[in-house]
Amino acid sequence: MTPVNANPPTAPFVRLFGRYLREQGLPVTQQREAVAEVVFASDEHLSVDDIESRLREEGDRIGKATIYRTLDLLVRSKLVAEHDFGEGFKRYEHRLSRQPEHEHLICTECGDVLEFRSREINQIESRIQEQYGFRPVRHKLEIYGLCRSCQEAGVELPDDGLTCPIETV
Amino acid sequence: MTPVNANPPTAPFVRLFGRYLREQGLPVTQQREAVAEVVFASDEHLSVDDIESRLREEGDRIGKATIYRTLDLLVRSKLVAEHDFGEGFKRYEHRLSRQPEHEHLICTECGDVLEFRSREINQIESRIQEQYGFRPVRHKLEIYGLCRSCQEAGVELPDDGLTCPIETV
DNA sequence: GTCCATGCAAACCTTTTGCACTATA
DNA sequence: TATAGTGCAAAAGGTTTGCATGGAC
Repeated sequence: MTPVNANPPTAPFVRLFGRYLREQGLPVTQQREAVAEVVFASDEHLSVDDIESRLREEGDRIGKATIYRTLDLLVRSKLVAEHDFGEGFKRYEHRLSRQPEHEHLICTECGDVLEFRSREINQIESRIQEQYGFRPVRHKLEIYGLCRSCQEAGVELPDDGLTCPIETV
Repeated sequence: MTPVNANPPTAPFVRLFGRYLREQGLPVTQQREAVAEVVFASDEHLSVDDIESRLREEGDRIGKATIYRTLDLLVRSKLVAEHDFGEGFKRYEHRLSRQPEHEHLICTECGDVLEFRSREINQIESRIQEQYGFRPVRHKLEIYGLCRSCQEAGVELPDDGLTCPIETV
């Protein structure tokens, strides 16, 4: 018998979140565990609506306010990362059991998100430190464009900019 | 006599925007020119409120709706770039008479924004193309951290994450 | 028993939209 | 004069907050 969820078990991650809560002197509640469970069970970049509906599917009816408040704790704990891909709302992804450091490729056509690693970023950050005296803490590298399937589907991008933006006279 | 505004003249840029409007069959209005003037006159990353108050300072009383609608046109024309530094609102910067391609360093303490160029980005984009078949169109590279002055002022960053996030048992 | 979380609804904030009026071309 | 823009106020949409109730410890 294969378990329903073939992904790595999420219980250890939820427990880790529980430890964080205890460290902070905060109660470990059913709702907090349920939200964490959903986030840790997915390898996607979930919106708050995604999370809410997945909770419903499992019979949990948790208010949006609680979801937002729990996500805030998850982000603070550093177990979850928050992203804004310019859609007008945020998305959340857990940072465990995968490459913890990665950048994103976002297809502007279908919204699909791919992840990739970039060692060049570290070089850039060191250079920034030396050259500008700026101390990097975190970064955001997102490349927007067309994924392979959308290109194969023949999608083309319109360019409605100025015909010749260089000429300034 | 030094002119009041020692920056490069903005008139040619405003004229360029006028050309774009004409190309699109759209009227060139006083309000559109006034908004463009403010954006082209600044080398900062302006919020809509910044733009509105600078317009007021010059005696122009232009509705927010018009400012938003004009910024939309400026962005479409590619004369202006829109940014979201995670503050809850957008910022705008013109793309003329400076290095047109640059990335941003954002100080999380004082909000100051520095610009830098990165040639590494091009390598990353080519690799992405070859490796994933993803066609890059635009990218966003932002490094958040502490600028030199905030470091010198002794600002330290709290880390309220889990004490040992690696251990998952 | 104390303190904090939850849930609902209202508030918030930026951005968008509807509509009567005005300006451009 | 036809067509599109402007300004105001209302609406929209995601997120946050106030407050009475309920749960964790």
